[in-house]
Amino acid sequence: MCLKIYDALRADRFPFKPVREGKVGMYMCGMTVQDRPHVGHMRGTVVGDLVRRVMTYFGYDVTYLNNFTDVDDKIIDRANEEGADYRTIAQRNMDCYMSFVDLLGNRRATLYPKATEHMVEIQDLIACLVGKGVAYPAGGDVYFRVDRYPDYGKLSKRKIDELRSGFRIEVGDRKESPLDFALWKMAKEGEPYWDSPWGRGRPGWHIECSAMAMKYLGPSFDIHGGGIDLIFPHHENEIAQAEAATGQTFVNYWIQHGLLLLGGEKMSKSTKLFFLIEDVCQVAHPDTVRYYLLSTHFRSPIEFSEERLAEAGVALARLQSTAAALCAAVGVPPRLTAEPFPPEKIHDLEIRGVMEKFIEALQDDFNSARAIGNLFDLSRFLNRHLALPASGEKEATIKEGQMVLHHLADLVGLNLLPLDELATPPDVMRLVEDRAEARRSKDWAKADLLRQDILARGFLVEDKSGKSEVRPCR
RNA sequence: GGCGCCGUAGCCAAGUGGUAAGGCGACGGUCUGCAAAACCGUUAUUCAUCGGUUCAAAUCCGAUCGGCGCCUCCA
Repeated sequence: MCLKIYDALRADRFPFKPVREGKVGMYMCGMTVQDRPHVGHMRGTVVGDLVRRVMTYFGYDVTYLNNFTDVDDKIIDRANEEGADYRTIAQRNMDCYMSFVDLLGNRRATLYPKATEHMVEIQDLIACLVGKGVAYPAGGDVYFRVDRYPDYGKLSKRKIDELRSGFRIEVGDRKESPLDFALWKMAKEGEPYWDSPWGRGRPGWHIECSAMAMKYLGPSFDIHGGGIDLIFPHHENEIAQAEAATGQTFVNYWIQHGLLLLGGEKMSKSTKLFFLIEDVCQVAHPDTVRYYLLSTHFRSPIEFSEERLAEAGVALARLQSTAAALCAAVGVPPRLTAEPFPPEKIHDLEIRGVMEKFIEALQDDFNSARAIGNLFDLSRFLNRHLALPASGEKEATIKEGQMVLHHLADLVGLNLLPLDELATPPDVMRLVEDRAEARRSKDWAKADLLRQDILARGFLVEDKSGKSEVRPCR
């Protein structure tokens, strides 16, 4: 079986064929940094990371870009509200975003290009479009002439004529046609600006993505992602800008991810219906948030709720608990190597079966939900083995299973080893010791009271054969 | 109105032609001083509804009902 990806433009699944043998160029539309990231933004991040990890696993040399739009009307508005420089706002939010990229277990992208650092490329692209007559300056602005690009609407499945009927001509608009969109916007008094052949101004919203993607990935590259709400107009306009300039196919696979919903409605900044990722991470461990985001196929919408999040936490804990038991039995697993190993090398057929199914799921349009389901089968299999009487064979199977479990979890960026486990505080340790003493003297009432105390401090005592174990409860 | 997506168990969620993964919850059992964790078992004769195609449909086609997204703020 080969890697198949659903391409929104062709509206079907196709075997993946890279533009350049052995290499993958991918671009994920990041956020406009007028505010701190919410869960929806992080879904894009996690999806991008998933795709990148899977492509890397299959041996591709991946160049992965996740951009920041760091100058736009909303950022400027925000800066004015706060009486701060727009750069201060942008930087603050970018820093915040990056801290959650790390916290949620994402590998860093190859590059996080910013619009403000690519004014040359942006202006070159605009100049090219103006030169071809596909764009025109108008009173300090520059617009894309949609009528001159016949393929307009091919991604969002819209017809230019139908679009036109739905548009109103705004008063004072400098556009020739209401469908035309801005490539360059003239700076108003007090706004940040860059000098350009068309006067002082800043880029329109869509142009920076076309310019930056093409700068680093070439005129034609493999994968472009973003929220499904970006299909129109953002991605549609990106295609128009890029293809009108180069005459080449801009992107081969368009992968838009589903949105987070809140009470059945889109989580969005404009409606004030959203949860900041920093708030979510207050009520759920970042590992849980990642698990939650990966446990639904990336193209489906996800209803966000604390209940769902809590369920995800319990499910993940099941996997972590197996990982911990494995550690206790055969020690910490060997460090993961970058070199993937083929399932054929796995001796135990059941473990091998899990691995094959897991990988198959990821090959099938990055189906992390289906892949993760297999982890529970492996978990049950290993828990069962753990209870078996000691033998060389048992140990070998367990070690193999442990390696596979961590290997597969890592493939989707899930860490099952609580390496940063909180040290149990001294006061809790004292209670645990008191309780052990009470249990030795069979004072069960006292032991149960102490367990309550310990629980009240956020720790769970479990009596295993011989000794009691403490762990923080999540 | 146009375009696109979706409707699977109490809840969440895979499955896009070969006879319903997985998780949460619930119930029963094993283990335990009791718990917890773990393990074993039960929990959808059926996939919004109605028709059609097919040897075979949750999967394909049509209609209906319901939900969501986009139609220049959007991840």
